[in-house]
Amino acid sequence: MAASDYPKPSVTVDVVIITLRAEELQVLLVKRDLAPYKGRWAVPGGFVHLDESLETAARRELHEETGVADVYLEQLYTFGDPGRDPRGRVISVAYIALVPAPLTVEAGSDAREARWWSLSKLPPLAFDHDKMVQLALTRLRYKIEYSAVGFRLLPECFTLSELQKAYEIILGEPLDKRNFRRRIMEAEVIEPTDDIRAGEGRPARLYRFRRDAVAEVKARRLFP
Amino acid sequence: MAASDYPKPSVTVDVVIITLRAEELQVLLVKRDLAPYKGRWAVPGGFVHLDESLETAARRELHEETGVADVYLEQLYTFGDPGRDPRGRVISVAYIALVPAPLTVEAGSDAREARWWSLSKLPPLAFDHDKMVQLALTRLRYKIEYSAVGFRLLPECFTLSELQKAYEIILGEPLDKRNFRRRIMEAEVIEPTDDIRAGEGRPARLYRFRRDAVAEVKARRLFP
DNA sequence: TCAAAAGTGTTTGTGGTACACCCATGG
DNA sequence: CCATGGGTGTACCACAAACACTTTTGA
Repeated sequence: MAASDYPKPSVTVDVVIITLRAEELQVLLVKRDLAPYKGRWAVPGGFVHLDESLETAARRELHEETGVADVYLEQLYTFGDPGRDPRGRVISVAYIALVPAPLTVEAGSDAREARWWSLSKLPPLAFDHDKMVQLALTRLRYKIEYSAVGFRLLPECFTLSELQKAYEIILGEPLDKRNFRRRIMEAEVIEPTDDIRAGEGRPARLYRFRRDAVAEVKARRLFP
Repeated sequence: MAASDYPKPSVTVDVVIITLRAEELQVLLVKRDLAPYKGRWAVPGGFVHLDESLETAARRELHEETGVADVYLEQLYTFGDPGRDPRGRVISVAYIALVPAPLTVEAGSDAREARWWSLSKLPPLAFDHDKMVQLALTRLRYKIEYSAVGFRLLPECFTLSELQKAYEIILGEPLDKRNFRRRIMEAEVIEPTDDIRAGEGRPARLYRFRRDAVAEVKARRLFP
């Protein structure tokens, strides 16, 4: 019953890379230039090297596609149904990555075509990647409510209005300005910077996320 | 870049089987009778067959160890650091299973020794299984607060006192009897049966979990 | 001086928490 | 009739939600 007695599946990592662009949530997809599903859009990913951890593999893929390094990355789910890949048994460990808003991707190291897609208007996807993207979205919506991952979709500095707007987009509902500001200040997860952003109308103070913030809240209990 | 160009890791599933026994949370461990870590206790698991899904493999392991079939099973996390198994690269997809309270295990199909261990008094574990068990416990505590998975640790019929006791054990804190009863009835997740359990003192009505119950509550928002 | 966005408190309602006594049965 | 666990209602407090006007700048 040693490991080598069994035929082995292949193992890949796929990274659902999500950002906030053009007032909506978008996901980065690549066009496959090889069979199977040649020409279809897919979540970027690749085989795990034998000497790297799963997270390292995910960061490598992420870096190859976007050039960014220090971003939020979390394991999402492992997909392993037989038959999900026509090449044979392939088990895929999916990750979710959140990258800051104004990221111009273009020019991954591959020649593959890559572009952002609105999460509400996705093309047909290769493999079981539609399930993967849906799960990532569910998890993000869920997690954003009780933790501070939302900040990982914003640039380092932002105004309170931009922050509120981001939350409205992610949650899909409008929020009250005064309640939002009060609560976010009470939560002590952001701190003011010395900078001001001018634009149309009155200039706004810029804030940044406090890295030391304890940004999790206990869930409301179903029955205490 | 075909799948076969890469050397492949082995893939296993491990199942953290949790139950409620002797007024505490316990986990089922097996004593390894082969190297590596021969003689150490470990989370039950095994290699994934090429023609079965990950969940099927997990249910197979679960059934081999406990004989039970229809229990709560959920994917927990995939552990894949190189070096976590001295035999070579082994990636393990961990599942968490909740089995109903009065389960007498004994006599798995293997000859391996298996027994329940209190989660607060674990022996040294093989591989990275200590991390695995800790993660399972964290997830259970967390999940129990906003969903109804707690019922999966109870037999089909139970009294309200038994249910409250179970919640107190899982959450690790005492609960108020009247508040608990009011809230659980309002949640409409259980229904009374026609049966009564007699014992010492006044007999208690038996309840059962409503399978149709929508038993998730929205998390309290960090900032709305 | 006007347009545009930033910023700022109070009131009201709901839900969470704390708390003590009577009831039904078996021995 | 007594011991044991089962079952029930109310009062207070804290936090969430609703709501409108003043301020600062650039054009």
